[in-house]
Amino acid sequence: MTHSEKARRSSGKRERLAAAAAKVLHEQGVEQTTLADIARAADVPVGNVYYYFKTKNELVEAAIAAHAQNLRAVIGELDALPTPQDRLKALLNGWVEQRELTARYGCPTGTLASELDKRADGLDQAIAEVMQILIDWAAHQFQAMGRDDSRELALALVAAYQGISLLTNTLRDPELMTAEGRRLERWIDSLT
Amino acid sequence: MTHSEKARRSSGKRERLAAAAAKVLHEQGVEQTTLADIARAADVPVGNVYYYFKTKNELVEAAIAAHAQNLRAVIGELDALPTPQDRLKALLNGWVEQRELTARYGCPTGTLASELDKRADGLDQAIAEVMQILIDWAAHQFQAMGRDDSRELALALVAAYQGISLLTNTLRDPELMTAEGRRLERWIDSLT
DNA sequence: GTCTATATCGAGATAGAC
DNA sequence: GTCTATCTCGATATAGAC
Repeated sequence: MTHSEKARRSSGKRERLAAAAAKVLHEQGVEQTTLADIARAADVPVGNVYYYFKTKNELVEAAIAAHAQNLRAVIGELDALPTPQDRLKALLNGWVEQRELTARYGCPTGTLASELDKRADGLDQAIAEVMQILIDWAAHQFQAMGRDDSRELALALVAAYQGISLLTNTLRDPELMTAEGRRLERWIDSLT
Repeated sequence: MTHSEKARRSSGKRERLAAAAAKVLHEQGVEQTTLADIARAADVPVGNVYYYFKTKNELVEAAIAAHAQNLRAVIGELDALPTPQDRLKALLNGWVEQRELTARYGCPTGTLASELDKRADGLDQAIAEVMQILIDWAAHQFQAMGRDDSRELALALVAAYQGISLLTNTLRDPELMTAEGRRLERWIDSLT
């Protein structure tokens, strides 16, 4: 029996737990978050969590998978836009729109990556793959613009976002994201 | 009796603990690090730690202060260089030289900032001030170059560094730092 | 499949001998 | 000032009733 089959039979509690984990882990961080926190957010009794996830690590893994799926959905929408410049700028817009959340809790992927890197488990690899999805997509856009340094540009773009997310969060100023968004937009225009 | 007086009388154990804390917290993260870890690294018995620091938070605070002092020392050396361009490029060079450490553990200031932000204590403010030291210094250099958007440029520079540090760490590839360092150097040249 | 009660364990913190 | 032994508490995880 697969996970999704189990989930159908149990009124989606597994999905609720994974979604709640993604949200609460972003807000509180992995170490600060107890299973009780996640269970409460998902409206599931604490002890019951272990029926769906054998360990806390498995729950974190499910949260990472939820992030990955979310990222793929965002990217899928961007791909409907006509030019690579449009697509990259729409990505920037999305980041700027999230600025209040970022000022409070940082970038969901970035803060997770930073935390998981300090742990012995294999979860750092999983979050690295999520980050790579974004980098690869951005590189693809720069390539479509005819740049032969597309990978370096993609890394610079994602780094700029991760960095300004950290500063926005650390200094609690959402407008840092707005200003950097504008700057990156001009940068993209200058590349053509 | 002040702390430094106490320290003199106790063969510098307080300083040893603060320095060990700075190192171990960078390597393992705040939550993953036990007082026993820090005590061992400083070669001090565990129970004795509480004579010097009443709580774990106070030790973390001391570690942040050590980082701040270290940063000020680095900046002090850079200030000896003749032009703002030289000073900024020397800062970049220092970052690139640290790339192996960054690939393993991330930027000391950035990873601490990311972690402390998820905590209820007031330590997020302390690390924000350390970050601000660097931003202010960089803004000063851009201003000396005659730029009236010096603060925005400084934020972009520090963000680029924080971001590429995160990617270098997450993807475990020190050469990402090398490439971005070269790119930022060209960027600085283009601003004059 | 669902949930309660509880075992276990490790960390921060303290008491008090020296 | 220094260090050992120990208290306390909270979190993960499990046993087992329903």
